[in-house]
Amino acid sequence: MLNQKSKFKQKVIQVVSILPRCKVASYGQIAMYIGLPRAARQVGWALRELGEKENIPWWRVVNQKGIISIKNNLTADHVLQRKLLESEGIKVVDNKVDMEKYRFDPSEKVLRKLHLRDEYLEKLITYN
DNA sequence: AACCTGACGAAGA
DNA sequence: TTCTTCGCCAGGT
Repeated sequence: MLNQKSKFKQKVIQVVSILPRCKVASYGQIAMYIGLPRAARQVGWALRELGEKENIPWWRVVNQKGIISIKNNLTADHVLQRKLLESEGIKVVDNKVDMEKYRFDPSEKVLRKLHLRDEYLEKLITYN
C-alpha cells in the first residue's frame, strides 16, 4: 500500500507522541528511544514524510543544538514550528531553543513503556 | 545490486 | 570555538 506506514515510521510516531507540552527532544533522542541510537537522520526523514497532518507533536523535535532543523528557514513549516513552540511558552531565539531548559528527560517509568530490549533498556536507564 | 539522498551528530582540525 | 568530514541507515531510482 502506498500510505502504509513502515515499522520505523510507526515507532517514530509512537515516541514523538509521548513528548509533553513545553518540552523538546533531539532527533538523536527519538532514535535512542526507538531503539536505533544511530538513526537520527532517519527520524528527520520520517518526520518530513509525515508532514504536519499527523496528529503528533512533530514541532517538539529539534536538533541536538536546539535549532529548528527544517531545511529552509523560509518555508511555512519552519515558521509554523517556531510558532507552535512559542505557543507553548518555549523561547525561540535565532531559531534556537535552550536545550538545557527544555530538553525532554524521560523518567525510568516512561522509558520502561517503550517496548525496548531488556538489555538496551537497562543501559538507557543507567546512562540516564 | 549499486548507487543516491538527507528536518543528524560526534569527532577532528 | 566554529567549520568540515564522515558514518549512519531507511527509502527511492
